[in-house]
Amino acid sequence: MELQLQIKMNARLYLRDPDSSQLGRNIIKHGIKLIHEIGFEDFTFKKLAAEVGTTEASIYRYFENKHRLLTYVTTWFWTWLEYQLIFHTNNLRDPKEKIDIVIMLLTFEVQDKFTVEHIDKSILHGIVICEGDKAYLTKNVTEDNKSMLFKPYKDLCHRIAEIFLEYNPEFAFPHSLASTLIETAHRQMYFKEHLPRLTDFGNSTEVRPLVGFLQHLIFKSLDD
Amino acid sequence: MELQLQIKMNARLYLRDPDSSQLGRNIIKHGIKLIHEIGFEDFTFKKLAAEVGTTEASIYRYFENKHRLLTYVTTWFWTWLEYQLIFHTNNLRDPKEKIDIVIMLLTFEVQDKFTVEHIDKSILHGIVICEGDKAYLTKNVTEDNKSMLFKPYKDLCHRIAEIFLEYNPEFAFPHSLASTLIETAHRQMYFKEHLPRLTDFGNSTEVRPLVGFLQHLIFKSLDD
DNA sequence: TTCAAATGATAGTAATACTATTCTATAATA
DNA sequence: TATTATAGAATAGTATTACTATCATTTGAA
Repeated sequence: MELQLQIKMNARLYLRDPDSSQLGRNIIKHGIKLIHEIGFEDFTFKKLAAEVGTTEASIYRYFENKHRLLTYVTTWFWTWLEYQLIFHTNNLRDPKEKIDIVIMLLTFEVQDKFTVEHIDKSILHGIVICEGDKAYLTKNVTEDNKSMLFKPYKDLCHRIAEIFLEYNPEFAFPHSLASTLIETAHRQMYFKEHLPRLTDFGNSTEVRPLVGFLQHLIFKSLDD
Repeated sequence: MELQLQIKMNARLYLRDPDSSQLGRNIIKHGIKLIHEIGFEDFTFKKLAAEVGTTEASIYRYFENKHRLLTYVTTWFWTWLEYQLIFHTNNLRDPKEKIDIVIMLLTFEVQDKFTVEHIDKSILHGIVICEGDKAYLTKNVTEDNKSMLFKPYKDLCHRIAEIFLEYNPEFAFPHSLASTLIETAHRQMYFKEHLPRLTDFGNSTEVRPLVGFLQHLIFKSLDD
């Protein structure tokens, strides 16, 4: 089973809705691809225009600048991840099982139930790991936050926090543990790939040890 | 008591050793100040030259580019933190106490024992929190890592990992837990300040709740 | 004193990060 | 069908960034 999915994004993320035209969808599609290939620092709208087969000026009609495009795609990812979480925990009672689902989702070990033709989610996941933090690690955080640009991230975090509270209603740090889980999952994957001495996962391609570490971290913390 | 401190840095971090001249030390001093004020994205060598009262070209004689300068100052910070850790745990037997010291150091709750006249460590700490990850979140990680630019970070991580093993010799993820602790301490401080809904610390200026969270996280994880 | 190295002063280039204008195709509407 | 609004293409242009190069001047070590 596959569900067609269209995610409605905060209008402040763009000047013109990229989901409303073929060009817009191409900008997203090739944008994700190009950021992944050359990294966010070397990524420019001029290079993207060449990939898409359009002009720089046309891309600027969709996004104010490349940072907004990055925020758009990472935010899209968080929204999609929350959908996945809702879907996969829908019929579950046991909060332990739900937490396991969260960890599997964050380590990308779950079969995707939603299809979006122009977005390659596994490449997007790579971007979130390598570049995602740059969306909020800027001098514009406060302003962007006021424009609700990070709401999907916070919503996801809050949903995970609520699952933690289901598991242990006395737990004092549900949101911090949730944001720590999300960040740690991604950072440890990055370290495993690029700075493996900062982990204990060797250089196998297995994600199993990471899953083990995250489960240990979360359940030990919650089991008061 | 205060100890004069001079940290010898990896020569690949610079073109000319900034510690060897007044101009070099000024570049570091005002560089830290300026990155903190305007953020790494808006920071340029031209602006820095104006602050220092020198020319762009002179700064380029010390550092290849602004990213190298960022790596220099963050790496300096990791080295300094490891010195602090060695100093403050020197006479301790109990690994639990050592871990508490690690957490206090990461949350900047420890009196500094080393003096470096041209480096404001509390501003530098701010940079490490906001911009530090950008030093390794680039397409050059692998190459920079081969040049040993991240060795001080890894050394610190390894030292913390060894303390964890003292505390619990059976523990399976000492390095991952150490890197998670370092990253989490900084990220939660950032969230507390800019995206407080991702934490449970309210908006007080207290670091106490963060210390509590980190202690909980680490000791629960280590107490098998 | 001399001589090498560090710095200053100045200039210049290619790329980046945009903005503006004009034209054309096309899709909606009257 | 004619009208008109809009998206996008084509082109040009500007200020800033991220450098590199050259040459003159200062200064500190031998």
